[in-house]
Amino acid sequence: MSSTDIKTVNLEKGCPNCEGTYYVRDYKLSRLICRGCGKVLEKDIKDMGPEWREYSQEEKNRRSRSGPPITEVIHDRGLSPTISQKNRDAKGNALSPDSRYRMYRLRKRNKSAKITDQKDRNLSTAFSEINRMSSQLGLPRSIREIASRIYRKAIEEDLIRGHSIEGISSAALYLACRTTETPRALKEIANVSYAKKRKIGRGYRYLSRELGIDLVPRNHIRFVTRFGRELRLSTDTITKAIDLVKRAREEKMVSGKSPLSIAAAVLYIAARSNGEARTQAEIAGRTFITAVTLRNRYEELVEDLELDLGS
DNA sequence: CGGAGTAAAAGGCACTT
DNA sequence: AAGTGACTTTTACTCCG
Repeated sequence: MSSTDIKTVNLEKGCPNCEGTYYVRDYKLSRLICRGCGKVLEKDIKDMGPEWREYSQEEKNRRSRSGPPITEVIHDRGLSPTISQKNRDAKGNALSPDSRYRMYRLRKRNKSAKITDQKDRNLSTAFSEINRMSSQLGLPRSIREIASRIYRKAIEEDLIRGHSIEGISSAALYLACRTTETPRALKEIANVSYAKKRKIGRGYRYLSRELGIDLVPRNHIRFVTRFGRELRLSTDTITKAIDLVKRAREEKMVSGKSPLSIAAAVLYIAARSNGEARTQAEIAGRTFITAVTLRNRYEELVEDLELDLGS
């Protein structure tokens, strides 16, 4: 599936199902899909206005032949040419010792031109870290690019001084998840980062403050759908869990509580009352919280929403 | 083992000095 | 920038069926 078939877009109005605002346009199937809950929101998106058009085959070819895509992920945006390490000419023949030496000089010069100063070195380290962590977490390219953009901006604003590259790149990655409403726990990032969770936590707040990046409150429902799927719960159970979240929100029971623990609690209740019970340890592990917190949250919900678990 | 509960420590947040 | 206080979460442990 090529990148022109799938595009992540941010629309003004939220998804009626989960309230998310980020959607995926799948041009191959001509559908608009909510990224939060997977609901198909529009069937025939070819009618969706001028921001999208179908490229002719010719245009597609031209675009794909014009070199590597310009991305944020490579520190020089992929524009500087590289010189092959192999001592071969274009036909694959070995080079004479004379031209070998010339190639050596050329490589050396190209290299030093590529990474000119500390700033670029810093950027390429950070970007490779962002890439590494994203791969381990299975985060899409779009998020890596947003994270890289945030990091680049942080360097330009001179915010890195006194902070570790590790901490800030992890923080940028977490921020990218937050701004795209991708449900990830800070702990997950910390698990694949060389930086400590606490540093990442401080780092992302620091960046959002200094760069003026708005932190919208996390949507519990996104976590419910994600964890629900990972726990292999039926769609019916997940829907029940989402209803519980909505009720809890109406009763003002969620503010100040981690969306992770709310998600864990409603999933536990819904699963149990639907005969798909999961153990507290299983849910707690999946949702990156402890069983104690899960108990506290779910008991509170059962009490305040007057639920009956029937056992 | 799964669930319930507890005390103490740690962490995050709003607010002040 | 450090301090305070109310609050949530974690840690570590015990007890029960």
